Amino acid sequence: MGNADLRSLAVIEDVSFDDLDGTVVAVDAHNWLYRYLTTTVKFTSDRKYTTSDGTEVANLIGVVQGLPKFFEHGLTPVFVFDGAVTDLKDDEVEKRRQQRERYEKELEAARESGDSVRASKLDSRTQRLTETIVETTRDLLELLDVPIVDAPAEGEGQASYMARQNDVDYVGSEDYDALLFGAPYTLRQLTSKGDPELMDFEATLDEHDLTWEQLVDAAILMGTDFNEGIAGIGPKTAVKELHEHGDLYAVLEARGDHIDHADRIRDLFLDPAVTDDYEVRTDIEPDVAAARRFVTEEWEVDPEEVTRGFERLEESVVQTGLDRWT
DNA sequence: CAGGCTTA
DNA sequence: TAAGCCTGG
Repeated sequence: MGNADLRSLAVIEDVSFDDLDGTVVAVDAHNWLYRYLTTTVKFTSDRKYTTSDGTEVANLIGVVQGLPKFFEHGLTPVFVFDGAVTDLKDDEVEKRRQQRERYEKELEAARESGDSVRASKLDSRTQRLTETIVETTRDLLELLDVPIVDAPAEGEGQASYMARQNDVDYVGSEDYDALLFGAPYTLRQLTSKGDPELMDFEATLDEHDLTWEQLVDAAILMGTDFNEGIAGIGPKTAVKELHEHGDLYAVLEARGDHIDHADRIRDLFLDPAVTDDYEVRTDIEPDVAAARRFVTEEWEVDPEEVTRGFERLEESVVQTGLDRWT
């Protein structure tokens, strides 16, 4: 289960938001939303974002609080949504479901015993993207005139494709998978306080003297979302073995190991299902008033929670508008 | 999820 | 060097 393993291979540099002015980022929408649901919003009480019929729409606060960050720095987002889930992911999905059930049981126990710290910690681990959360996010983004792209499969793959085509400057995601999808530059930590991190694809290949295929092969050896990985192989060993044997199949043969669907997993990263049916716009003209009504009236979010966010949106959009004439 | 610490 | 466990955010 080595996503952290991939980080240790990745070449990551610090960047300043100031350097991103005038650029476009294809954001992995699910990843971005998840981030908000598990961090920012967990410090806010349920009451402020639960409708009278009990539907949770914490995502709306996340969107309102998260978008200004892009506009204030002259960075135009395009939100890329996941399409179909690969059946290869079934095992992983099932594992996560079981783990979630465990957390939910613990959560209940923590609440009963009045351990609120423990409860909020566990709560963040049981978050999931419901249909309502995805749909209301899309509606809100539309009101705010933020471009949306529908990926045929993985959003990360689609976003990376758009970056490889030079239609956007960056992929925005916390996942390291963008590297496997060949995204030239990935921005991480777009949701957190300080400056983001920049993950550099070519520099990563150079650093370890690997081809793109070999990097994907190394990831498969260490384990990805789609396979377990070989016991005893971490970043160092994976790279060494690939230098020695050339590719995944030769490594597996030399060790007498086997990975199910290795060829499909490879293709999934090297040649993912993508679409050219997307539009990248930088002339964003949000209807802030309509967005505010949508969030606070239609979905009954406590207005206090989004006042500042909407203010920042209004201000930053006026600014980018002016920028175009200077 | 990341980072640190421990053990094999 | 890898992996498991744990904690803080």
